Amino acid sequence: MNIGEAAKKSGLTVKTVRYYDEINLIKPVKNKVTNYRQYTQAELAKLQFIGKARRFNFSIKECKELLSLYENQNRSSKEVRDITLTKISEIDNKLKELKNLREQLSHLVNCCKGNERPECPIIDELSAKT
Amino acid sequence: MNIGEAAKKSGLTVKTVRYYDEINLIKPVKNKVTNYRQYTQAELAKLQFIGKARRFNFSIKECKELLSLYENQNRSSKEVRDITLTKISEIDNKLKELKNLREQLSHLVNCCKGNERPECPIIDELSAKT
DNA sequence: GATAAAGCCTCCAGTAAGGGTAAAGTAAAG
DNA sequence: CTTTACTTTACCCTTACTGGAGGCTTTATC
Repeated sequence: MNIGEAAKKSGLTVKTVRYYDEINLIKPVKNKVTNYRQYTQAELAKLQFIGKARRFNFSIKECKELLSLYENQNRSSKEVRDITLTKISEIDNKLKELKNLREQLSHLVNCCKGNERPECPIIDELSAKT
Repeated sequence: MNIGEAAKKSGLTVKTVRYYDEINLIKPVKNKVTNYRQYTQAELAKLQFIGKARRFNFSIKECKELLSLYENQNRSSKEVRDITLTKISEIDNKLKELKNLREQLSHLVNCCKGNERPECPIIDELSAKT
């Protein structure tokens, strides 16, 4: 299939798929006459795989690792598990900080409601030593 | 305080703090003699605030909006409230997304026991059609 | 068969949000 | 007084794309 169809079916943009070719992540053969990229079903599967991994915040480099594991059935899956566990703990940290920020903004809403006064206690609080 | 201390206390790098000056996000005064950046407690507080927001993918542009909440003394309460409430709902969406991501990864890692099996459910799931 | 629109190509530029390193000025400690 | 730590500007490098220009190819319409 052409790049447009491959992009559509993998949920990526044409630009992105072309970029993955450029960086040697997924290189399709090219029609000698038209110079169009021709994607096989296997390549589409990999694009989908990468797409999903990217949405999971795996970097391109990590995607390459995952992809090589995906392609080589003889390798242990422990590496994949380790990468994933690391990602999960990163996510936990992000969750904590996100909740923290939400609280700060909530507080801001509460202290700023109602009147026209420019004073907002949150400034003093943020300025204070935490 | 100097940039090093401000960076340390805000959990940012010196480079990043300098970059925030460069893009007019947080501009400290500079010592006329040494040309060193001098950060106040209030500026440190803003750096910490931005650090938090940046860590879960609020863009610099969004950070500017957040900062303006408590920087602009002439804002009306209602305006502040509306912007803040919007941000909070965005945060809630991000929380949901992150929790969802965590669950997916967690589920996958639980299926993959970390043994030496070549078959890896994480990879199978990643490559599955969505 | 002409034409127009859509899809594809390459090349060049640019984005966010910094990171790396150099060369040089400044400050604090021994 | 020298060494070490910190700071400055300046410049290029990075990741993972995104957009545009200009030019073929394919398909749909008249």
